[in-house]
Amino acid sequence: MIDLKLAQKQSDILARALADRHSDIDVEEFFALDKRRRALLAEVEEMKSRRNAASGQVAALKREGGDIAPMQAELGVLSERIKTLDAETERAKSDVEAWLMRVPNIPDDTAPKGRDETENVEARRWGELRNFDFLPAEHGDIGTRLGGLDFERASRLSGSRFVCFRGWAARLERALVNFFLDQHAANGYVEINPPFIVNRAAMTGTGQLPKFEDDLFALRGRDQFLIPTAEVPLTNLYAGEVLEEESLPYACCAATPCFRAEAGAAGKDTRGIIRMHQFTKVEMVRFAHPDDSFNQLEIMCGHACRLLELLELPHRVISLCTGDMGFSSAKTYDVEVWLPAQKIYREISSCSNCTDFQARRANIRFKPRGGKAVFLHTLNGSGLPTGRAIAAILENGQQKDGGVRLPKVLIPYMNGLEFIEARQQP
RNA sequence: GGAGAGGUAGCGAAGCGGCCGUAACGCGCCCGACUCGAAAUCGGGUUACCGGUUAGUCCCGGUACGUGGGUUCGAAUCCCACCCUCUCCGCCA
Repeated sequence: MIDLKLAQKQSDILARALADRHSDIDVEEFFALDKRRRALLAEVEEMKSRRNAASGQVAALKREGGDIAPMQAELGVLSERIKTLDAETERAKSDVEAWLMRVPNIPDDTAPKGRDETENVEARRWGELRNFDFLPAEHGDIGTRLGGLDFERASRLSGSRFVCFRGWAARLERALVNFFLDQHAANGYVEINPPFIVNRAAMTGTGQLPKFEDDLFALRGRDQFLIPTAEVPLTNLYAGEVLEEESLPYACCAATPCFRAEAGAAGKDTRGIIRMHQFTKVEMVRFAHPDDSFNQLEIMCGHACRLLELLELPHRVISLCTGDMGFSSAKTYDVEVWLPAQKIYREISSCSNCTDFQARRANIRFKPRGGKAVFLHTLNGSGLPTGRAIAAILENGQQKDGGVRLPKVLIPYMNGLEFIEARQQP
């Protein structure tokens, strides 16, 4: 949520931000709603002030044994009017609130301006693209042929967009999780194992709700949801709290399953394991001082890229333009890994600085030395999802004979296994 | 799932229809006195948010006792629902 005061007093900034995002939200609508709210508030507060004063007089009168009946009758009428007006004020207040909740975060000045993904800006590239002397296969085919990926049985079990990892592939996923977590631990992230089911307040805190309820799996009969990313439990872990300034920057990470309904993605990425209803991801979350958060974004994005370097996977970093950024983000880097079969760079990590947008919703603050508590800045980034990492490893490491060479850094995590042999049985 | 207890300032806790929410009392924290300095002691201070106003963190008003409703002229206090915590029982990895 953006700052109410910013909307009131610096509406030019807000209007420009909405224009940059190519949003159709109208700032004029806010002024009308907020004006009405303030007018009603002033009126009802004045009436309450009268009631409070009169109430004291009733108490005094009663103590002295006087007749309070006439005042009672008069105040009864006033109280009725207050009740009505109060309800109306409450509605006006939630109208303003609802408007603010629909507004996306203000993009940072360093985020490139643009309408959609075609206007994103490449920041840097890493790695040599391998020359294949054969036609590289798609990861879904490789994984299926080698017995590691079982789409058929998984869909029989659960439906489309589910996969079952088997044998070496299951082991590879576990290896990646451990490798990622070990790297993060070395970089100072606290490892967390959070709940995978969270309530509505948590989903609202990070911005999934109220706008994107269709994208979530909801539990029947309960106001709880399966997490679409560990960003939700990790960021909301400190909801409502005031942290010490010394504890910033704070960094934590978690490996969790992620559940996404993928509504509106019908027919998109139907081959392979790029877009599943359930996947495993290691997520990085950082809490930062407002003066330091964009620096922290560079650091965190660097951590994501470093993982790909260690996995010997060519990739590039894209700075998302204002029209393509997520709802809660002020600046986002997407890291894209090279998939040689389709000959495209494919998103494997998204690192965002959400500034105080989530902190305000989730009420996460820190106390500067001798000052009042203020909202801190939250950041999150994938580091990394195992499914897309496996896809990249299979496609980039595939051999002419149909086997796959694994990245060196994973060998200890694979119990010494260097190759997945073409004829290997899982 | 059943029974009981509870949720009030940073923490502990009192209040159980108006004289108590700028919230008793204790701890903590801040300032001061004493001291070479410190401890101990003594004195004073210490909630947040919203609206109006302003040069202003001053002032005026409002709101908040887990959350949401209700009763009442008036609710922390009475009633209802829900959430959470603790204890015991049941069940269970």
